[in-house]
Amino acid sequence: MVLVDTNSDWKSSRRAEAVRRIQDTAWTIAREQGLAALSLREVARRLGMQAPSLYSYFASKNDLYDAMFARAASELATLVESLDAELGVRTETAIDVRASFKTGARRFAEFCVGDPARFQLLFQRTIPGFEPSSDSYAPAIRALEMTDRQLASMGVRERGHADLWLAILSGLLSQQLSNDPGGDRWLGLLDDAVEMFCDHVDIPPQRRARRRNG
Amino acid sequence: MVLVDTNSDWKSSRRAEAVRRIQDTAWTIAREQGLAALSLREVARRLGMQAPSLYSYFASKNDLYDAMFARAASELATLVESLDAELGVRTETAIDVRASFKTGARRFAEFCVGDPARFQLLFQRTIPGFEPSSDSYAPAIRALEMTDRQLASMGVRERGHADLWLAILSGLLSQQLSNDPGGDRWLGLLDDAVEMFCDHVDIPPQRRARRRNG
DNA sequence: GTCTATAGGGTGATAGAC
DNA sequence: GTCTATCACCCTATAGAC
Repeated sequence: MVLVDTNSDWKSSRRAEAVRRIQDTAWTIAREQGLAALSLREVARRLGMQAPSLYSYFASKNDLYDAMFARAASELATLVESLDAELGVRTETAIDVRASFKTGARRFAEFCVGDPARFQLLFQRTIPGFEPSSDSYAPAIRALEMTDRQLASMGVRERGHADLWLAILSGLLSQQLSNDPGGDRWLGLLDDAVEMFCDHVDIPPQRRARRRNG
Repeated sequence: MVLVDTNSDWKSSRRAEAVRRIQDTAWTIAREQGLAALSLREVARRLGMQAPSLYSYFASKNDLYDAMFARAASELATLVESLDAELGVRTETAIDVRASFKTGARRFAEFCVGDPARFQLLFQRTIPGFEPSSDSYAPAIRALEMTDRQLASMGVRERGHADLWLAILSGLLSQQLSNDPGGDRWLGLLDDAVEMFCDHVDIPPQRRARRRNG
């Protein structure tokens, strides 16, 4: 957790700037060498600092992970928000819900494949001893709730069905990243998965509105 | 990779016994503290040895991971073999294919939930610098091929469909292990997922045989 | 072959000078 | 805030006793 500087503005902004640069460097290393291969000494080295100086900004390595998680979760929330605006499927009269599903799946896939380290930090619990703080987790929860609302507006109202869809999506992406990084063996199944799921939850196939009390 | 002892039988069996005990201890630690938290010193400590002595049995820590992977992959192959025998769905005249799907899914889920560390080692690539050797990977490939054959005998003949099913399954289990360890929020969706998938690939719902050249 | 002893170069973390 | 010095731990490797 980053200590908040209550001093003058330029001072706190200098501090925020330093925090940001540390995080940027940490992400660069994580993407280059793997999330678990991150080391504080390497971060400090690239910034021209000594390792212990980092402890002025982060109380521990796990706190750095926590800040990285917070950023990743915020980026996820931003993605979901932009999808909300883009798809505009707030009402039940949306046209071609399946097309919206496919767009959402594709955007989410790009988000994950575009940064496997971020995917690992957000969706797999693989760093021993690290659990995101509730503060850092909050944007992830917000993103999940927004997604649930989006799914509900698209006709997926049972929690089990929403869970199933997100499991399918994350399963395809996990397989893609683990077994065929850079390829599209599983990415190419996204549209098929949408059709399968929409059939299952009775989302109509065509670009016709679905009446509420039909 | 474990060096093969070509000496007398009891000697090589003593060696094999030591190798086995080291592996057992390593698995215990991995299950207790996480796969990535494994340390050779801790292994040696629990066995009353000095850490360097482990290098008589494993050339490096990654070689120990490799042996652990080999065991996990063999256990997976054993599971798939037992499923093969149990389900007996070798021909196209199998009855109630969906029930076989559900049984297979449940067995696989038990396999994964019963040992999350094994799941992580087998299906998530999260240890920096570790790649299973081709020898250790072989049983995993065998298990995958057997699974493909089983799926084919159950009516799933396109690679994309087999990939999709395994992605669904692994996605549900990954979500279960990451977000609700010990619970059943995603495990409870397995049967529903089977129905969804079987509908999608036109596997008939009832216990009726499907003719080959119908 | 198997062990002990030891060393080199990493790691996260802390104490204290400035 | 930043540094130096230091600690305790880690993996890896080698030398040498038995």
